[in-house]
Amino acid sequence: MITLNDKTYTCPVDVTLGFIGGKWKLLILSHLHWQQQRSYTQLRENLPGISEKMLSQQLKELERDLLVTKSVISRKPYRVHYSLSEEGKSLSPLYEFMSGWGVQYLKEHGIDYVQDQHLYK
Amino acid sequence: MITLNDKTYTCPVDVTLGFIGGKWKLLILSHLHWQQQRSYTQLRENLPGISEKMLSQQLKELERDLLVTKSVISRKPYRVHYSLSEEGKSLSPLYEFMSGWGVQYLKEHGIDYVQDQHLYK
DNA sequence: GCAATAACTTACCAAAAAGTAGGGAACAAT
DNA sequence: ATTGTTCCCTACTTTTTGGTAAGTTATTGC
Repeated sequence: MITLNDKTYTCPVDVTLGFIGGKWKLLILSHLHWQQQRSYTQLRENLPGISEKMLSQQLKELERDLLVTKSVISRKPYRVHYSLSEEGKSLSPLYEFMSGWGVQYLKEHGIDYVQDQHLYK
Repeated sequence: MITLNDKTYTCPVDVTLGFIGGKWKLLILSHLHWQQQRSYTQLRENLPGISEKMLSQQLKELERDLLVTKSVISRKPYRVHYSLSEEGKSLSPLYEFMSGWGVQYLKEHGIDYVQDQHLYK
């Protein structure tokens, strides 16, 4: 058993899972991987079905875990953008592989998927 | 949106997640990746904390999704073993990467992890 | 001044995932 | 005959996760 931040993990895969587990984290991360940096609103619009609560909660956790960086790009009209940190970028092979595997799966099962059809703006 | 088996997915990453999401699936798959094939009991002993319910439930889903193959190796004393199917093996880069990333993370944070310390038999 | 927009937060509720505890068939070993 | 082992299944409960809806602050544009 591995202990880290008061939680126990069974193996290194489990440790990694601790950072990216759950319904939304990998989707947010991979979205940032393809789109570089996005505002809160852009993220919400491009993650169909996510609620504001989930988005801010997950972003907060990703920030805490240093996978995502939040930059305040303007103070007077308060505007931010989110992007992958170096740590977040170190998971890039994962985003690439999981996307590729998904695309391949869809192809092999005759479901047509147009690149970026999930981007709404 | 992508529709597949009555569920909807937001992007290819989400599709992949549909197969390996949850607390146990990646742990089971990566265990099978490193150990080739295991009996039900061996799996249970090497996935600390898993309940029998979870193990059989997840194995069943992995079988249904064709990521894992169950072979009856003996009928008279009923013995089986589980192993990765070709489809399951096609996810190998994932097991390798996630394990490597976890090990690296632990190393960088001064937590010592001995290779295979999670194997109990 | 008033509606609109960005970037959130909060309280509350529902659903899904996981855990607990037990049972049970089939054989093997003593 | 009794105990142990493998390989599960089922009902029930708890925990975790996620969803809904509303509210908040600040600012821009008309």
